[in-house]
Amino acid sequence: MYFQQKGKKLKEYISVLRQTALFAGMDDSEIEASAARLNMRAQTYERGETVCHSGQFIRAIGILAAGQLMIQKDDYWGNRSVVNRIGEGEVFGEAFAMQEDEPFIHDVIALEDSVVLSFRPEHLFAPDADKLTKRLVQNLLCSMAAKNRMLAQKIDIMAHRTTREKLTDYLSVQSRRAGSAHFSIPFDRQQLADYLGVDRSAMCTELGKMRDEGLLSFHKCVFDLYDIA
Amino acid sequence: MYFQQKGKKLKEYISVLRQTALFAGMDDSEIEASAARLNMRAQTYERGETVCHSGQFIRAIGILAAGQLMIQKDDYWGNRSVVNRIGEGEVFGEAFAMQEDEPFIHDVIALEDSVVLSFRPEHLFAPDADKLTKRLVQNLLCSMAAKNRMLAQKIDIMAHRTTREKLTDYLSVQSRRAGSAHFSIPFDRQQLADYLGVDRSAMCTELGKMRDEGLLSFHKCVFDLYDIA
DNA sequence: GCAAATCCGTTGTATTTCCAACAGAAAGGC
DNA sequence: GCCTTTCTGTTGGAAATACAACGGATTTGC
Repeated sequence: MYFQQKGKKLKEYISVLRQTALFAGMDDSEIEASAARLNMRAQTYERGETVCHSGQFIRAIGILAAGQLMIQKDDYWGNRSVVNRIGEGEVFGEAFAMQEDEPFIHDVIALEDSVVLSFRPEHLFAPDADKLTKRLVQNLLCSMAAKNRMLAQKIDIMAHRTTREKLTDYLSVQSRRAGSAHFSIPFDRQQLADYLGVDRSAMCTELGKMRDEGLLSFHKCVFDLYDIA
Repeated sequence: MYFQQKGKKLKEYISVLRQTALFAGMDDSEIEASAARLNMRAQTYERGETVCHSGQFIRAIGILAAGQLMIQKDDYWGNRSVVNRIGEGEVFGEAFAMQEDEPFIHDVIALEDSVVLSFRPEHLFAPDADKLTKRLVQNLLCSMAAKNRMLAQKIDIMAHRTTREKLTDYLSVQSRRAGSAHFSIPFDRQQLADYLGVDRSAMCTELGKMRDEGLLSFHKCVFDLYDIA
């Protein structure tokens, strides 16, 4: 069995899996048993490598065990749209793995050397499902609900018409999520512009104006929002 | 029990539920048993009434048994963003019902007199889950995956910079979904503009140009795309 | 350490969108 | 039937964005 061959490799990532939403509420031995049951495989990617690409038919759900991924899309003319950044422990591809005849519509790129664990969703629906599998399904449901909210949130941000509205909305959400007016974002300027769907230079100009107006300050990816009361 | 009181009412909608993704693969008696187990309730709304609104904490997953709903959001100045239209048999609110401390971020409005069935997700995770419940959970997973793909698709469309790109992308997707170059869309002009995140008048102008260029023709909500080979 | 590449902020111009207003067509209410 | 409301398409001016190009700062690769 593949899992037994790669058993040592998977074991290395149990400490990561322990903190993921998918394996929430499981101890190490339960995680190991789940991984075996799911016939989970590990695959490594070098920085810059494509994990999967637009048009591909995805059959497995991915969990990022190490590294960083970017979910994005380039059109024929090179215009890039950034959908999201995936950090360690996050799940990706599940919406398309669940429906095998729906092609993936984005590219997934490794921003750093990365390790992806993956399994086929059919193992979740085996007729002899035990308590562990039931837990996995419930966790996956919560995980998909969270991603659903994230996508809805992004739609809300992109629905704004002006660059400034998109920026203030995005930064407000990030600040709330961080629980502080001082926080860091996971994008550089070009990526942020591609995430918000605006021109980078115009966005830089708008950020500069907002800084001059005393709304915020920033250095690289670290931002501070100021309350204007 | 509420269900017994409203038993007759729920039974009226079994023919609708039979065709929903949530109850796929179940016969009428199984659907009835599931509805009882989920403690499902029916609620009616008049045309124009608010089903739920932004900021509210949702505790139940909704299924539209009759009528039409619009999921949208208005900002303080009345700018409207249309997220999606919900037709009979579709599920809504599940992403926020799964996480009770996350407030709903949209408004749900009844476009016609509507009937909404709802249940609390905790019934899906009861420890004494039977085969039917397992089926419901699996169906809900597929349903959420489909919604996930829909949201990702909408993000793709909104990521385009120009009105024309958004229109061609949206109409292409609708045409592919309908399996024909002749199809109808579920929005009037204002709703379509709010869905694409553009100005209505500019969108009308762009549609007119595209018609003059021979790319398409339309009458109300019915469109025909022409292959330019 | 140095060279190359990338990232960031700025500017000016061209393009596109937004906004307000209007008129005709269609739909709905009574 | 008629009146009212909504919907659609069009226009012109105001505003915002996209695009191209640049210099300086920072990072990366060797």
